[in-house]
Amino acid sequence: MAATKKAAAETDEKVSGKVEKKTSGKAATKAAGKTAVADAHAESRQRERLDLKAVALKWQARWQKDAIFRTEDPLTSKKKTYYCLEMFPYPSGYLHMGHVRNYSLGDVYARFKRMNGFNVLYPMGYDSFGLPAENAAIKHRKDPHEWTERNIHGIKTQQQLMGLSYDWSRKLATSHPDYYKWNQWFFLKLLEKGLAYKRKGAVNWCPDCNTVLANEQVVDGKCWRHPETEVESRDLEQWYFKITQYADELLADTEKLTGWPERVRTMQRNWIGRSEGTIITFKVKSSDLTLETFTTRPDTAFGITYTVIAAEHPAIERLLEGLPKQKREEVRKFIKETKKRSVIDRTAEGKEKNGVFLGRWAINPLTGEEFPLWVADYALAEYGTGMVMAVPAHDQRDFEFAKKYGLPIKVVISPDAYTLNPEKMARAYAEDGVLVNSGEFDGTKNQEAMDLITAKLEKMGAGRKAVNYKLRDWLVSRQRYWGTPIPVVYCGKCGTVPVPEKDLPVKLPEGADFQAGGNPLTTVKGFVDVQCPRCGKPARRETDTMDTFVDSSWYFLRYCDPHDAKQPFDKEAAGKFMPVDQYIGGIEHAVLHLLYARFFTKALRDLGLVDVDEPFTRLLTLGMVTKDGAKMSKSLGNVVDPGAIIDKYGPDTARLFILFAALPEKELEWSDQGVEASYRFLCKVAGLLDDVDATSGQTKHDAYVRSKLHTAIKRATDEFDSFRFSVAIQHLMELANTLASYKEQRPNRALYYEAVDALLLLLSPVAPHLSEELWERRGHEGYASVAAWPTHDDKLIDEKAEAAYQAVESLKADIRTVLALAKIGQPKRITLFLADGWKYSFAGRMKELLAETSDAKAVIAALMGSPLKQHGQELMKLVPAIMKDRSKLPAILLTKHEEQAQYAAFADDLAKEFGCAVSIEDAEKSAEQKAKQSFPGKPAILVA
RNA sequence: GCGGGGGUAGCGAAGUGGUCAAACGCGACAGACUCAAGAUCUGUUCCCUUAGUGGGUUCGAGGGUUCGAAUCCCUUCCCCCGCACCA
Repeated sequence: MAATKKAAAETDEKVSGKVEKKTSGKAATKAAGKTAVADAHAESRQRERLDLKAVALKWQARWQKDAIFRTEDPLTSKKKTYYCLEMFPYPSGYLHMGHVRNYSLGDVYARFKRMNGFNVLYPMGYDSFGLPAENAAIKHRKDPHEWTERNIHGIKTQQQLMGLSYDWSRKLATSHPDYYKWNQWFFLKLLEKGLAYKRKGAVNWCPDCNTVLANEQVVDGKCWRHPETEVESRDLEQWYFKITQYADELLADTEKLTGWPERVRTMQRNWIGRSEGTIITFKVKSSDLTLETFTTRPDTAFGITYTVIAAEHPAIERLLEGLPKQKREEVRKFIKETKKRSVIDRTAEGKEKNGVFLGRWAINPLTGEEFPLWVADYALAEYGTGMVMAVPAHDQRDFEFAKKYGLPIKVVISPDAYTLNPEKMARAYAEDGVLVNSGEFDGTKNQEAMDLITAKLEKMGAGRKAVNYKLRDWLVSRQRYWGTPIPVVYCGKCGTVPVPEKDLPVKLPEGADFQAGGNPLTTVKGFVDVQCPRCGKPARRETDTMDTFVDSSWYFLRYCDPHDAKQPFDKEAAGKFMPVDQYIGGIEHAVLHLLYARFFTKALRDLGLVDVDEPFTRLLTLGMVTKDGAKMSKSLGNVVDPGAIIDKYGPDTARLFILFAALPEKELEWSDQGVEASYRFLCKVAGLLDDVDATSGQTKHDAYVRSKLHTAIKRATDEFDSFRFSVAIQHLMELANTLASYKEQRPNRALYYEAVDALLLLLSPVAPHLSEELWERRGHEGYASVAAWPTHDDKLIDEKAEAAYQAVESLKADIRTVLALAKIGQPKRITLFLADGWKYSFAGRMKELLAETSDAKAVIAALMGSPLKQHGQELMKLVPAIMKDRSKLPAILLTKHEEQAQYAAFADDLAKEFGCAVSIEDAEKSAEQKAKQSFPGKPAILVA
């Protein structure tokens, strides 16, 4: 911090009042040798450059000194609040372009909202627990605390250098005890509510992380942190959060998230994976065991010819009881081999399905038929009941399996057009049809049979309607050190005992042995060995820590009240800010963080801690930053270091380029020329403040410039508001270009500077430092960054003035009128013969007509949505009215058009209206000739 | 297979019924300045024509609706992303 201030002070002097170009030292280089000349040229180029980095440092220091970006207390501020938030970073120690993009976007919006009178909450913090710190600890034998703090400092320094307008007083870091204490507190609350629980089961294990993973953290069977590492399956006792309890609400509320990208909503829906169906209960023959299966196709239940259960199904051992030893071993061998195979191997599409007969039979409650039970690798223990009823005639997977093992195929749904022959079927018939071989349901349409059969099963006590989800409970425990300790103690007598609230936080101990392998926390004796909070006897502390996604599931609430020592956050303060109005981050969190945070918000709501159902109203997912068509990555060597760009061009240039190059959601291709162009634009804006030869009188361009100014304000404001910054910047460029040429034409002084000032403010969110600098040079008090946003006046937007700017007004107006006329008759061409021998020709295009007066627009309005034929007559009357005040035309020539018989009547109208000659000709050439002959030296109009 | 998003001038990228041959930027070309290069400024940049506020053909392809389509509808091709042996 101090270092930044000092640097700013040093540069302050360098900068002040010297933003404009300096002349090159050409003369000095003349006598020098070749290399020296080149050097000198390079140097002079350098000296010509605007030093935008120095400008930035100067203003960053001032902003900080005056704390102008401090959020007002929401309980006393009269302003409306606006909560703008970027996904907080993991402090890996350096900023990459993706960060720069993310923060630039958020900062522009925060600044825009602030200038528009909102009390903006725009905070920054660090998601500072996690494996990289621990790995660094192992590698460098350093404490993860130290590594993390150093990185936070590093990344914060870079963020400040970008000029981001965070309220730094709200900074938080999840690895600080005053933060993670509340993770523990929430854990206890969820435990009380039954929303946190511990159970044993098959879990994903990453051998690289040496810890378990949540389902969401397994991508294509690999660890999300280690894309090379296949996840293993292990049977372990772990802590879970009961996110499935909210599955329905999480799914239903995706409908409310209209401010989210469609694909994120879809991804969440897919992930939750709700499907409606029926659970059917089967009795196992010669046993008192029953088995349940979930199906979405109860209509095919009469066609069951076998079932398969997953290798991990808990009932298998009991099913094997009493079977011949040989059979038992055969099945166990199959199960063992299946479990050994990797997740990928087992779940890849198109894999051949394998199975083994279990030696048992079950009974179809609907038919009384017996069918064999199989164990198969295509049944997933994690989905449904872990058992699939197989109807090979109507399910492709079952069909393939049945064919492979010679199991029977029974058709129960018949297509309308033909009959299925089970012997000859090449594939399953999965479409709709009518039930056959289904007892009392024969002849029923299968869609209708679904409910009927479910009802029958229900009546028999052999089934029920059910909803099934793909979503699993969130596995939150991790066998790692650098995370929030789970606040639980295991006592031989009392069992699992929560740590009392008064003993929170359970702090991460120092002195863990990171070289030992396994969870370093287990090596800290004083941490593990505790007294039972309940009975006082020696007990063992839980050494698992929480998934870092717990940290990020509520940090947006902590920002609302970041220093509260008594509670995670003040409900009233949170109520003022929440939900987050605009959230910005990467698409990679489409299900992970965004789903967890939604769950957490709902759970906290049910704990009475917040009043909102959803945490994020609008979500913006960033596109990637690429270079040479590929994502920037170290391995490809196409990484552009933001620090280097900022050093060379200043933060404003970096921000401008990255905002201008693409719309936020789109991929952004890095371009060095684009950066140069952005820099040039900023220089151009600075140049507007150079000396101007202005007048106090009016100029002929004033109306045009004023109109341009107000158009730019209007459009840019709209575009900023709707997060289309690149388009907003285009409008600023247009305005700057207009002003640059206006400046050369002895502009009206007041108007010129009015426009320049507005431009500076409009530019301020994008290039805040330069705007401040120029704002100051213009002699304004106060900061541009917090000045009021410019407003436009529709009355001053004069498109005609804008259009007339480059034309000879009177002639043009007449020509346009003619065009309007011409349009009515749908001619191909209109030619205007002028008295001086000039001839103008036009295509009859509606755009020209629209360029006409507001009356012409009324004509179009009347025309819209209706066939011309019907309105032709009406239009014939309207158009002359428009022309009423036009200069008298001596003659109008019309050429005949097959489909335009109404020309004759029209011609008469025109003749009366304008008191001029109108003649209708067959062909263009003859018309032209006739015009010259009949009206020598006079203007005429030819409509062809 | 299911679901989502796209295909616009040499490139990036706006434009979702009418001032659209299509903003803005890059690149390219020409001119000014310069001994020259760079930087800067001006103009041009789909094709033809040009004295032009001219003509022609465009917005993946084909068809349709409309007075009018890059924009709406249908068909089709291609690309990207997510999920996927989910019973």
